[in-house]
Amino acid sequence: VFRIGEFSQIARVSGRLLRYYDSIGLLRPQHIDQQTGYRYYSAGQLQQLNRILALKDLGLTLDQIARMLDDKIDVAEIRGMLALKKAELEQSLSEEAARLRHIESRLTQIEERGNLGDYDVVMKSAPALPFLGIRAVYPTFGDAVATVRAVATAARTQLSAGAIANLTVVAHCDYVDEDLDLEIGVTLSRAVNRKVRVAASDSPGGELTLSELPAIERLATLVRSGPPEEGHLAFGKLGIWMEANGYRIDGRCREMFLDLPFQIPGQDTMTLEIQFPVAKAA
Amino acid sequence: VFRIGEFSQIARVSGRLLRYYDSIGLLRPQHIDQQTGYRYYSAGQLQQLNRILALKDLGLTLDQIARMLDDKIDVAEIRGMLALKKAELEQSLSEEAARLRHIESRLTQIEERGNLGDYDVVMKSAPALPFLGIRAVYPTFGDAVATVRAVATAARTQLSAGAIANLTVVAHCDYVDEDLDLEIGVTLSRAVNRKVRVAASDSPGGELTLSELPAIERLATLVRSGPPEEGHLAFGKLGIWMEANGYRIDGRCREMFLDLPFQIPGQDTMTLEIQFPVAKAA
DNA sequence: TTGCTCCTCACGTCACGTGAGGTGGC
DNA sequence: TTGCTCCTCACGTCACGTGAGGTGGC
Repeated sequence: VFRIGEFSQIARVSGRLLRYYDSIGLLRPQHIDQQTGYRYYSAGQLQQLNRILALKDLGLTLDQIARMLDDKIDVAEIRGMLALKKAELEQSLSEEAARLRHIESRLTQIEERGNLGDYDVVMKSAPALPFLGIRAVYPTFGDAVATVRAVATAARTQLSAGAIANLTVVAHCDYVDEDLDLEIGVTLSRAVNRKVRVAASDSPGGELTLSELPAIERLATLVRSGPPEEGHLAFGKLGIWMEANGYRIDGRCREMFLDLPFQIPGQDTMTLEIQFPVAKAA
Repeated sequence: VFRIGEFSQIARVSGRLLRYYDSIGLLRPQHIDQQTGYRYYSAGQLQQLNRILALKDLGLTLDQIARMLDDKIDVAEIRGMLALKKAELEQSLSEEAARLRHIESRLTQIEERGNLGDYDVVMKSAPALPFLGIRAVYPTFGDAVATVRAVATAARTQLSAGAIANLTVVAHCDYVDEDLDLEIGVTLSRAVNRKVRVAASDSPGGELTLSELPAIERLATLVRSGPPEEGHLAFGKLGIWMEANGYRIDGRCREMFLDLPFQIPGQDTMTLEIQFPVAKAA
């Protein structure tokens, strides 16, 4: 029979750990002196402790271990807990591997460019949102920008400020230079019944119609600010990131303007979030 | 410019997180209303937040992130921090993989035997200890047991109780049935100068000599209790464990008796810890 | 006035490590 | 008597989540 100091030396654990396990009822000493409060452990308890340590080493919590050491537990439940833990481990292993790839791509980026870069790609999910927009094919990039400007103006003048969430452009085509098939409109914080008309001299005008922007689970996003024509830089960055981190594009790109653009005449700098639905590459 | 609620929706993070980052100075809102305490964030701050989230995703702590976002940091230090984190990740990846192997071997064990088993193997390290012992070749297993008994008696009668730590047997041969080359003695909690003599009729007697049991970094250990002749069961268990978990034997085995054995005549049950120095298998 | 959003505490988490301050045993 | 070992609080950890209780703005 050992005092806590000897026992902790034999077992190579701290006395604090033994007192803690006592306090939570995980490993009670064989005997406690009522006078002094001294804890006494038997040689056989080293086996109990070793079982605890072995299970802890598998990554189980002390609660789970206590459950597994309970006399009334049956084997099927033990097997179930281990199988669950195994699944968690496999999950976390693949996440760690992804993290490692991310960090490696950051490191090569630093080697090549000498800094952390201008933009950061972040994975998010997006909920479904009511969307008031208009879809059309725009001959040139400039035509599309003109309509963005017109929609921004229409939304600002014809909708109450509280109703608008964000000006958003949804691509229905790949990234091309002409004949762009786009949906341009605003997401709403709440549904509205007002009809909103867009007037524009040199681009398709008409009426915005209400639909829904679908929810998306896995979105690679990136925020950029600058003039409209610098968009391709950010797209390039996103492409590099996806390749380095094992994703592929899996849906239509969206651009969400965080500032309502073109509010100050002559200044066309804007901040927007580019969103790409992605899936794991094969 | 956004209130915390809108900003948190755009960024897909909780308001609490934003308040927390404000409180630790990691991401201060662009403006705080002195009257109401309301926090206001700019569109550009989404980029700062995204950088933070991207770095957090790499597994860096918020302290490290704050350091990396500091203006006064140079690129070499950033690279150093990432390289360090990369090394940590690789380390933890291999540990998780080991955990996964462990848990798989547990699961197959449950399939085969229907329970968690009798013994648990635990990895430890051992410090160097003063050792008072005698080395000899014993024709049979029984001869060795007789000397263990004699050494136990000699230690109990000729040494003060406080000086003895554990009765220990060190193997200098593989696990064989005859001509066992063993060192039998006691580890000491403090050095002693007394000469200790072993008297035994049917086994090598003589004088115990003082030496040092070397420290060992990686020890696979297992505690068993039972009669001496059941040792091979535990050895078999250890062998299976090592194979399943990717270790090989890397040194001489030791057995440490936790109870001084043979104290009660006729009862030869004992609790001992088997210790195998191991290394990762190739 | 009624919701809605925002605010500031403050506790809880998980498995102990690390003192602080005090007492029994040789 | 002097060390040594043991004891019981109690705070700190890390990055927030989750109420509690109260206030500004439309």
